[in-house]
Amino acid sequence: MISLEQQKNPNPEDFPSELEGLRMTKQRREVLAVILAERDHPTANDVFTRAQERMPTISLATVYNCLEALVSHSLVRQVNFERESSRYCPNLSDHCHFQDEKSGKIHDVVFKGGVKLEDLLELPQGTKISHLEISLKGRFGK
Amino acid sequence: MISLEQQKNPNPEDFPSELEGLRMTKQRREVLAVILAERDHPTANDVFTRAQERMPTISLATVYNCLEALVSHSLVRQVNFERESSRYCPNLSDHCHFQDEKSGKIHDVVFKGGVKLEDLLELPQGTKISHLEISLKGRFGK
DNA sequence: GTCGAAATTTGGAATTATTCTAATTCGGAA
DNA sequence: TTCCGAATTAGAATAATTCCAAATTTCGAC
Ligand SMILES: [Mn+2]
Ligand SMILES: [Mn+2]
Ligand SMILES: [Zn+2]
Ligand SMILES: [Zn+2]
Repeated sequence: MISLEQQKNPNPEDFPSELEGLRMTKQRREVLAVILAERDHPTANDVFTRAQERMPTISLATVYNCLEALVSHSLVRQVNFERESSRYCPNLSDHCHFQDEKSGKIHDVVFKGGVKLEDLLELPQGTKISHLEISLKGRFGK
Repeated sequence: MISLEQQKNPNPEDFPSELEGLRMTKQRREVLAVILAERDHPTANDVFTRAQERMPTISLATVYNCLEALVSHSLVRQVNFERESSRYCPNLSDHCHFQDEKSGKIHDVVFKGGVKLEDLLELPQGTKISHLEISLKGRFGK
């Protein structure tokens, strides 16, 4: 796994020309920079709006294309809550998501040291897990 | 939590006239019976098709209405995998879902005794979880 | 640098699961 | 039986996402 530092204003031009085997085009750089700039799990449309500020000609279809490329090359994670629109997360470390029902905001939740989820589940011998998603909703304690 | 026996051909007319505070109409009985009849996590459209066999006049809108009523009264669980259409599950006990990538079929996965997910997560003190969904994808071991 | 091929981007149309609307029907209480 | 609120219905609307075909960009070979 690679590590892209998260900074307030990542400069898209600082990304190498290829990441995880994915050619970094101008648009992909911009989309990635937008996602790295904040940890707020934006939707595709949020990303589109923010990308337009620096690249007014980018299209929504391209944002979807870029997101799918970045996700499939493990540069960004896709996050789903029930039937809401997908959100995108720059945190590549092992974590899951909590949505505060009051604000709607999504927060990263990390696992306590050393525990593997697979240890908790009665899975048939030899099962290979390729994808795992844990989503929580609730309220922060007062 | 109530316990509705799962049988090959549940008879909708055997359900009481009210369950968990929800008035059981003819259509709600039929939708519930369809879901109880198999443990295969049907989509709304699957439920619609099956319900039509015994009730040819039922509409898809009604199936959606019934599903939402049953889910909100905790008689049925709604199950989501990424952006796929929602599926419905009659198993009200604590479990999560595994989708076999080969067949697309969804299987219930139970938690090993005594472990609480919250024990694994670094959640802020006092957080109240109102909803939790764990979805796995992968292959069964050969 | 030029050329052609392949990849990417783009605007707009298409898709599709789900929700909404407004009219009709139903069902239980009085 | 009548009445009234709830439920059902058909069909239209919605909206996130995907698809399409044309235009543009990038890349490697020369
Ligand atoms: Mn995924
Ligand atoms: Mn739910
Ligand atoms: Zn995250
Ligand atoms: Zn289930």
